[in-house]
Amino acid sequence: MPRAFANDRHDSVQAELDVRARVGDLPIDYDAMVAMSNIFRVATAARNHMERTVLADAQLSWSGFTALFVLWVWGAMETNRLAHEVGITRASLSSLMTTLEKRGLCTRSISPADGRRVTVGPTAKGNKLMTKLFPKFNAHEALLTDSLNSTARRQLASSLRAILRTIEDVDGPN
Amino acid sequence: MPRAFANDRHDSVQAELDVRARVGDLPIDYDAMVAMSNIFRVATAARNHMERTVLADAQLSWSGFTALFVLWVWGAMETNRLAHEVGITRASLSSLMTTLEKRGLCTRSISPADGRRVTVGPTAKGNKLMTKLFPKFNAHEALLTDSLNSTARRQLASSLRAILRTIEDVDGPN
DNA sequence: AGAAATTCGTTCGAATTCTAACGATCGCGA
DNA sequence: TCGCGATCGTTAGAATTCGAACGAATTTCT
Repeated sequence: MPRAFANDRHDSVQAELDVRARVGDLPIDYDAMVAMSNIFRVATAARNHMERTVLADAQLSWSGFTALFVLWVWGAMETNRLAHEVGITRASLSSLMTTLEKRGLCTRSISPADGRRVTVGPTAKGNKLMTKLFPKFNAHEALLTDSLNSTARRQLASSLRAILRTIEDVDGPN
Repeated sequence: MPRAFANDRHDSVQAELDVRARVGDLPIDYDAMVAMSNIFRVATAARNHMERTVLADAQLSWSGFTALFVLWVWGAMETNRLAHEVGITRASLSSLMTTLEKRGLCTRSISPADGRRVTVGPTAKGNKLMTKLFPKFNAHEALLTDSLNSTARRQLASSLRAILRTIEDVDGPN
């Protein structure tokens, strides 16, 4: 067994014991706690890392990068769907779009079929930026997952997808 | 093989193909991409879920809850370490502490040994709030990881810990 | 057909977070 | 001992995000 795994178990068990000492008799699901809190910790640390190493140079916020990436890969779509993909509210996307539009990275256009709907699309400049930026971003993704072999990475992704499906089930189509 | 896993593979492969179509000849690590992007997606969705279902009632921001939880479990500590645990900058923690202090949930005290350092601790009220709030939070953690068995949850946590160690290695003691 | 309810994107004000800069304090070397 | 650089928490200003409320457009119900 690699040393890393031993340390790993030590950290998790220690945290669990510390929480147990605090919680007392209340019923707590410790496996769920450790799994979820590690998701939050990794996501926060990785996002901070990406913002400082890759996104700062391009003057892009995290949401700005995410939105541009989604539009780059899947093309134009309605704001409602884009907001869901990015993980922000419609209100936040509205001001984000204003910012990106000012920089000439994407465009807004009202749907002919439904006057309430707005379709958002990337500009050539936006797509060009992502073509340059995403390989850098991905290089850091590879760096951060360096300690995991290919099987472990796929297993990780699979478990996360299962959680994601549960969340979207629970929260519904909102 | 459960149906969920088939869907899972379909989604991942589809996303990979879509990105491949965009990226062209550039060398991209797709396993790393899928693993990391799923971490970000799950963390964002789960955080939004927690903020709306558990934290909104308690009038606590995500960082406020995290800080209070850390102080609840591990007790008083210096602001520098707490900021690192929460994943925000010292400046952000400073204003967060002002907010929590106003609500009587934690306290600040200057270290006698070093006049620059400030130690932050939870109040009885802060600890009481967490004693009531964390079981609710954990119930939702259990709900969201419901589709994973105990082994999968531990394996997930272990892989995430490995990534976390790499990030802290790469980013250094900053 | 026409009124009522719903849905859409946007605006507004508040809260949170960041970077940069600041004064205060400490540790170290001349 | 006395500066000098380093480090600490805080402050100031800008950017991002959210919930609530709004007008416009569409759908639903009678």
